[in-house]
Amino acid sequence: MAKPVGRRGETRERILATALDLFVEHGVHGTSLQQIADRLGVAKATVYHQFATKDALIQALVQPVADTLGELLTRAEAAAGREAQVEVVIEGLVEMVLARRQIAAVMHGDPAVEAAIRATPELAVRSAKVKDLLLGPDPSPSRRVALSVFNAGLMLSGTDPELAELPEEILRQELLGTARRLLV
Amino acid sequence: MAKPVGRRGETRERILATALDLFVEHGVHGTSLQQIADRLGVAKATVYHQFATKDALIQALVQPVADTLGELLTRAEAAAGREAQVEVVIEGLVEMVLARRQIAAVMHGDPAVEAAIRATPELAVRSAKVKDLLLGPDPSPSRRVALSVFNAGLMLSGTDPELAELPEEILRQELLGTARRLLV
DNA sequence: GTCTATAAATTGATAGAC
DNA sequence: GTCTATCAATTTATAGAC
Repeated sequence: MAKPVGRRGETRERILATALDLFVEHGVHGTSLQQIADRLGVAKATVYHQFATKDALIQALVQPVADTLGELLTRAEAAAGREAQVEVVIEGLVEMVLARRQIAAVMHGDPAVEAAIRATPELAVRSAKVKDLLLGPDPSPSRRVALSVFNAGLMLSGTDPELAELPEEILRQELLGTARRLLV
Repeated sequence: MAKPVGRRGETRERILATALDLFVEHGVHGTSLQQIADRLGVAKATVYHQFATKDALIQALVQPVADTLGELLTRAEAAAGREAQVEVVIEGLVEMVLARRQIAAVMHGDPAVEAAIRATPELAVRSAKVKDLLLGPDPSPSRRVALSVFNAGLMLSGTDPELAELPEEILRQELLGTARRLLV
């Protein structure tokens, strides 16, 4: 414990943040590790020192979402009655998108990230559980479509330039309102 | 007019269809012209014989959407009153997504296609007009958010595996219903 | 931990034979 | 109109000096 920990993982975090910016702009396949290194002002080998492969970098990006979904499901399962559970999930998802707008966007839109998710059973399973919980037992076509539209819309709304100027609190309330109009 | 026209542009159409399949699966940047040629069983140079560049191929894919939006706007502008105009646009968009599910999906989710759209003023302008028409004059934050969610959700719903088994007519009615719940 | 240099494969794109 | 062969550039990834 002799070393100062103030900078522990600082480079790692900067790489993740820069990579995420570029992934949102150009997609994962459209972003090379060279571009990430260039924007950060380091050598490509420095990026590889922190992440063994490009896939490992993507995995590191989606990990927090897996954690968040895990906590969310724990809270939902503790809630009494399906109505309360749905409410917990909706609020948790909106909160997650607000806190991690860019990750949410690439997670839903980028085929490379979707492949990484399929390769992360933890995340894939939790996503499926969240969807099933919102879908409910024996869902009607109406609810299936509403959930599909809401899910995609929610995940991408956080990075929609049209909404960039809205204060976070307004966006939160309106996303919750939209969710309830569609899912409650 | 001596030549039979039965096969006119047949190869071209097959290339476009195969490319679109792959773009949906792996994204545009994640799909090489070699992969397209391989799946089609032709040489890469054959693809280049039909499309000078990868960009030209993308342009050819989004062109029908630009046409559809053009017709849509003409019909909307002919409608009397804003309410009727909104109705025309909603119905037209739903119809477009149903008819061109894959194109709609890559158009909204893929950064490479979005770049191509920005480079096609015709399409960019029409998309903006459609959005503005749905947004209406002096839109509230509530409507901004609802439109953002609906727009992303609609464009991606056509390729959502969760909805793959729904008959087209059911999907049409439910998408229209979702649109009206959010935008009317 | 960061760098330079490099390897091996793949990319978009072109030339030219048939 | 389709092919083989090839190009220059770029990709992911590694080796090894400092």
